[in-house]
Amino acid sequence: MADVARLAGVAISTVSRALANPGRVNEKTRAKINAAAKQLGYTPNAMARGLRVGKSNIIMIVLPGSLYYGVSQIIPQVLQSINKSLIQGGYNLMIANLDRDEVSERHILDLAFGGSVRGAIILSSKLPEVDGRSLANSGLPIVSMLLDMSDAGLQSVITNDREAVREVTAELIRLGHRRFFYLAGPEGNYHDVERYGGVLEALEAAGLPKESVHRSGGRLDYQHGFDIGVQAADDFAELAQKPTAVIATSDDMAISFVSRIKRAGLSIPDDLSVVSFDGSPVCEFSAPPLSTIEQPVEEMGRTAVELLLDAIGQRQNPASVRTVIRSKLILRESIAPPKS
Amino acid sequence: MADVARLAGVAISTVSRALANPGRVNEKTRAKINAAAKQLGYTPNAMARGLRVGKSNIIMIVLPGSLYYGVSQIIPQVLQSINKSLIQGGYNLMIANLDRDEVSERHILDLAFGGSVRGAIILSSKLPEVDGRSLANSGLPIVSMLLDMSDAGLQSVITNDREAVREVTAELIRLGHRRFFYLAGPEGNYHDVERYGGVLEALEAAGLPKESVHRSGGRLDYQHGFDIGVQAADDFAELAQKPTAVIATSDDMAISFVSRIKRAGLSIPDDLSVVSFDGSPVCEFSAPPLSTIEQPVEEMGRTAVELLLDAIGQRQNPASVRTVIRSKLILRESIAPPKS
DNA sequence: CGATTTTTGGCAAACGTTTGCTATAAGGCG
DNA sequence: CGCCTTATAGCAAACGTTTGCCAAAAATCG
Repeated sequence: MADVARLAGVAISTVSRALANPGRVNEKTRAKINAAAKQLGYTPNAMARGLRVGKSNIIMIVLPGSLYYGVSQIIPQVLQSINKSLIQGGYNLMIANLDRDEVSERHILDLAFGGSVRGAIILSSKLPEVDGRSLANSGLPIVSMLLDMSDAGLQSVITNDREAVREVTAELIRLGHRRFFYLAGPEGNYHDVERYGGVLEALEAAGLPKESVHRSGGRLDYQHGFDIGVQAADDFAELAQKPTAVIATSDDMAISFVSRIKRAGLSIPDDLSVVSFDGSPVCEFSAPPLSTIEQPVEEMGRTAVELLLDAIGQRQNPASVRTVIRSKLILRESIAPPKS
Repeated sequence: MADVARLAGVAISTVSRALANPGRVNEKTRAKINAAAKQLGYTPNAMARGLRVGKSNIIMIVLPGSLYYGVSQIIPQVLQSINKSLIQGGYNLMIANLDRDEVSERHILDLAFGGSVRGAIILSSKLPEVDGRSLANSGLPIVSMLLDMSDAGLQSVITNDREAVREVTAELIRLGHRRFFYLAGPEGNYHDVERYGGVLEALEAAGLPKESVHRSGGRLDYQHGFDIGVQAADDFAELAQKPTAVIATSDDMAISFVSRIKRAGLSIPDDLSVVSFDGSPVCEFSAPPLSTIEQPVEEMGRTAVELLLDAIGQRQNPASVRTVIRSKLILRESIAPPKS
């Protein structure tokens, strides 16, 4: 920096101001300084700046350790969307994986308390907490995405899971379906609770008994989504009275389920209607094309970043601590009225 | 840190040594210091440390801007694998997206030259370079993954793309196929060149003319993989003499191609054999299950990290600058001898 | 031209560590 | 007890910025 100042013929403090605080310095000299910096190949040291101003420009995203359930299909989109928004705001994205062990929790806490990161977006249902340190009281702005953690006081950006499932179930009922097959994710998982709840609500609204839905899966904790579908197909085969409609909580499990079920001789949608969750692009090209509830990841990511940057900028939080972004039902050929 | 020293009844320098340089201090006092630190909820400031020692513990991964071609399916696995290995080594992973614009290049260079990162793993064919600054001469250890950039002097961890495609093509020839349809990714893309090259080599080895393969796609620069398959299906429909085997350069395009081609009344593998690239889990559940060349992402990621950390540790580079990890052909029902 | 505003210079402290140095203390050994 | 080894204390410099302060210089304006 001293070299740049010398070359530009200005004071070192002026260089600093020109680079970090573009308002405080004359346009002309700033140009001169930039030219000098470019000529010398100078880039300000981020850590020194961070140390001095007491804040970094890194945002951490906390991903659930195993990416293989449900959300796995959409993680790259989430990352892409968040990173893009962050960069526009001058921030960088760091990945943190929250596994089920203490090491990874400690690691994340070190990041948070060590001043390395400026804020966090979390996609995990559990806040790291060990040795009395907890992400919650790290002083970092945090926003939760995909999972509603507003109970824990976190801003949350979510979709209307429950409502979307309720509506699609209602639609299936309207088409004449009366017996349902529900493919669950890990039991107790937020999404599972919400989505299954949506099914039950729709049944109740239509005056159908809870027993109208058979729940399958949920035994595999954080397993690969495809496995759930495979097992569910076995499960399905053993049912005496076959359901006529399937509601799956991820595209992955729907795809493997359909594959197996077709092999067993059933035809979709003639024998069985199927709808799933996520909106993976691949659904359009399944056989048959799958109806799916598309998660607006792009918009959710953008919104999460907006909220986080607002919080960092000390601007007051928006009225609601929970931001719901509506998902979109994509209807394709996998749904039809039940065969007589 | 001063507080911790006071509480533990030791000097501040001792605390520093105990925390950062565990060898230099007595076991007993170290325990005392750790206890004090825990009690006070103290975490060392990473930026101050980084500033002082002149190095960060952040590794940057440079992803091609648009994740939607080819590799898109495997990005989450790559990230997961790399991050896991890095954390074990005490490093953190930062994401950098390399778009086709100068802004993103500048951003990456700022990261590199600003001392924010300690090394880089790149998955992009182009090294950021602007204003005379280039990633190549940033002094950072870099390893390339998926793409062979050993020509540019970068350590590269790759699969045997060319060979794998050559072998699968030879296998198709052995089965009796004589006319091929090749689904290309973006023209000039490293993977496209390698894979197409593999096809041509197999043809030549079997004494077949180059014209035995029809090349489709490649017009879409960095488009969504599924689109390529859709367009290729149109392309296929217009061919007078139909090929009997398809070699696709990503699972995505194979899936959409198959979907369209079946809709046109053709049956796989009776009318057309299909093999693709990536090893996406979804291939197992396609109709029919797709043969695919599986990229060993997990192992590649681990290896890339190993090489990078070696380079950081100043240990000498391994003999070869190019590390090839063999891919694995997964044979499924989408391949058969041609009809008659 | 004088008065006023804007811009810059120069200085120095601060951010929270690490680390080399010397000196002191503690312990073990013959 | 003296000698050696090992552990710690205490000090101070350094890492590369930012920033508040005041003075000096330059530009602008009436």
